[in-house]
Amino acid sequence: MAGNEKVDPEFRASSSWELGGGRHGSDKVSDHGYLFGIDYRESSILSEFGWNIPAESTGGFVDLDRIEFDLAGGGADGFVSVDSSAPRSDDTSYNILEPMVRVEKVEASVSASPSNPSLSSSSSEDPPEKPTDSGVSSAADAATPPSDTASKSSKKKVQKRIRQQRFAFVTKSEVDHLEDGYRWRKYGQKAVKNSPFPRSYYRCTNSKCMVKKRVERSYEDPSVVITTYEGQHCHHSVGLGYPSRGSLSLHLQDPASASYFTTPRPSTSHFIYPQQNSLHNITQLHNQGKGGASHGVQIANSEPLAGQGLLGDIVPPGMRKG
DNA sequence: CGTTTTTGACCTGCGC
DNA sequence: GCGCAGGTCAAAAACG
Repeated sequence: MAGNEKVDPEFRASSSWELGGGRHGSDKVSDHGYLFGIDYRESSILSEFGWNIPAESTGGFVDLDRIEFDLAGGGADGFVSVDSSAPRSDDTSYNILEPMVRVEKVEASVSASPSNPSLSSSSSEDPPEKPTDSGVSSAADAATPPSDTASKSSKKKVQKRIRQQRFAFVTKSEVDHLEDGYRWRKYGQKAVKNSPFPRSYYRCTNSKCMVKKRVERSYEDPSVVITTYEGQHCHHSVGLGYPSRGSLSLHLQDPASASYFTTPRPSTSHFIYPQQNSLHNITQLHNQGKGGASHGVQIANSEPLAGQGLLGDIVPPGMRKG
């Protein structure tokens, strides 16, 4: 497909995230959040978010060997350890630059489509009953008789897209699609405005699983890959050791010790926080997470971090237990 | 032959 | 309402 057309000088990384290399001033970030880069020195921000960075860890860098993500942000119910010393699959040449903490509010408005009530709560563990390949169209299909062209288009309308919680990783990698323990099927690719790199869309190959993933390369730093997950897996990861092009190594075999392997010494850390009112929302999110978190903001989940690794968000608690 | 990728078309939301 | 850009579908091709 041909590349992009006009180049808008104002970057909008995606419909949902902004890569904030320092520019906050987006008039409007569409739906959900920023992908925001910060310097390690901004520990206040990090600590706001619950990242505990040992003082000795910085020789100008955040030492990811030692970071503990206190995702409870004061409530301290759990953390995700980042362990770069652990072995990682090494079929690749990429380096994971920085772990991401995502934060995402769920747009639970299913509106016109009653097909998936379970989606209104991200803590749902029951997979959508009939997730076919065109998972988004079930009720609509039933309502509209199939008839060649008409059916084709009717399939796609009616229901509103349901946004689930999302989080993203920013990784320094030469491969775009990083292995994360799940199998993904690519279902689309689009040119991104103002970027020479296309964005790829993947869906979990598990037919019951509606998790999606977007992969794109930063136009600002082509060595960086932005991977955005959306939704929660309703199943365990496939066996690791999966053939893959890269390996993100989010290991969940032992959910209780989910860890995220990364390479040491990133120069910056990126994390995501919801748009709206700048940093204040970070704490809001914490509160959300604590308070029942029907929106799946599980960073403050009170259970002992079973699988609360970065994948913990996409694997419902009920599924984490082997 | 089943699965995955490619890719053009189509849909949707949003700004103007 | 129109145009743009992001997101998804689905047929065909490629792959194992």
